[in-house]
Amino acid sequence: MTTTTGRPRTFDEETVLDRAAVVFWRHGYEGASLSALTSAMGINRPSLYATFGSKRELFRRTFARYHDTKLATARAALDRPTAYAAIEAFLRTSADGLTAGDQPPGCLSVQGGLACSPENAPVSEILAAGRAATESALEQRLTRAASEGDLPPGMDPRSLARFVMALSEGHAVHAAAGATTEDLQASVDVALRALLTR
Amino acid sequence: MTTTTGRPRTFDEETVLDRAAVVFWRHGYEGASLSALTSAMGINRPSLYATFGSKRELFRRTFARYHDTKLATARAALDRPTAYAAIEAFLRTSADGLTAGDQPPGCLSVQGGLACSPENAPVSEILAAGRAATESALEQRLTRAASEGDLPPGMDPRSLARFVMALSEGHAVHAAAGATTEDLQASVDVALRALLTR
DNA sequence: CACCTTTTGTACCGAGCGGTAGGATGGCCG
DNA sequence: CGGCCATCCTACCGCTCGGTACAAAAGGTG
Repeated sequence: MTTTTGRPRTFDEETVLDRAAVVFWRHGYEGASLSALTSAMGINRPSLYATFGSKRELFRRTFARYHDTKLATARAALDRPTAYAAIEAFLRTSADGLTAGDQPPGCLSVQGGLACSPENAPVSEILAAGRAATESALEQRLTRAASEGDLPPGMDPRSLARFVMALSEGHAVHAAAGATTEDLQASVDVALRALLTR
Repeated sequence: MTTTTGRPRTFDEETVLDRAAVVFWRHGYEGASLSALTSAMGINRPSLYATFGSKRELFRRTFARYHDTKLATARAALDRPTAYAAIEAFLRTSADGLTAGDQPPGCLSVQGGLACSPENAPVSEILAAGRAATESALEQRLTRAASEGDLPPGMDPRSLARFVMALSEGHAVHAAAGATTEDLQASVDVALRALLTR
């Protein structure tokens, strides 16, 4: 894929994807115009199309990278030894990420486009699939915990995973509207009580 | 405001607002084109502009009506005698409303437009203000509960209100992606454990 | 240094957007 | 029944959208 002849590129693909992420993140898929994207990415339109093919494909690539990098720390939280520790780490690192000062507030998976015009429905589906993958990872971890006797009796791993994921998505909505880290962590405190019930 | 002379209107304002709500709800503010709106509302463009002034103002009116009618049952849940009953009713009726078959899945307050292009930022603010009002009503109810000794010791009413609201918003995100009532109610089951902790 | 290949920049395309002008329409009132 | 006047409808406005044609530019290769 990397050619040796011809005029060399003046930009790095992953760098411009990260810059595109900021625009999609802040304005959503439909709210992110090509002018805003190319301006933020520092490349011009034909370069964008030669490299990524279309706005939709650019978004797919952008979101894939976001999912693999920015969301990795939240997924890493699942490696904690107990279910409680895993959930706490998941919710706390998520809350921090949603309000990190060096990036837009909220989460690209949620802000990217919950609702789209009919012709952009695939965009919503891409995002929903990403969220579902995270929830599925949570569920797997909690199913293991259940088999290890590491969950309160009567607690369904699937429902618990959905609960944790839903709360995190709700925090994303709050963060987009200006909630602070402390606001979200206080909500996490309340949530964690659910796991202490015997 | 209601004139007696001239050709009478062939539509009812509230009826067409309800029809507009469906379009905004399903496609978001920016994804809802005027063609889709007028077609669903059963009126034509100049009638829309003569009545509502602009797309933005139409949305404001639509959302106000949605907030006053559809969200009223959730707010009514707060009248229950205990904090636990109020929260349970709030979350359960919300979950039902998010997945009611006779309307689009999810919640207009969330799907309407979390992220917009810069010139439509006011739309996001309208929605955020609506959600904040609901959270504030929750907080007031829970503050009363705290003063009545009706909350577990050490439970902060404000944090609890934020937790409940965030969970409900997360359920809206899930519903938009196709979650069923049962899916959401199972998540509510988990959440309610948080309130039983002593 | 001339060639080949790929990228870059400018300038443009048709389509759809939100919004509007102006004449045809049709119930009320004198 | 004739004039009034707000509403309805067709057709259109300027603008921005996502996407592209084409030629100038810039490295590697003989």
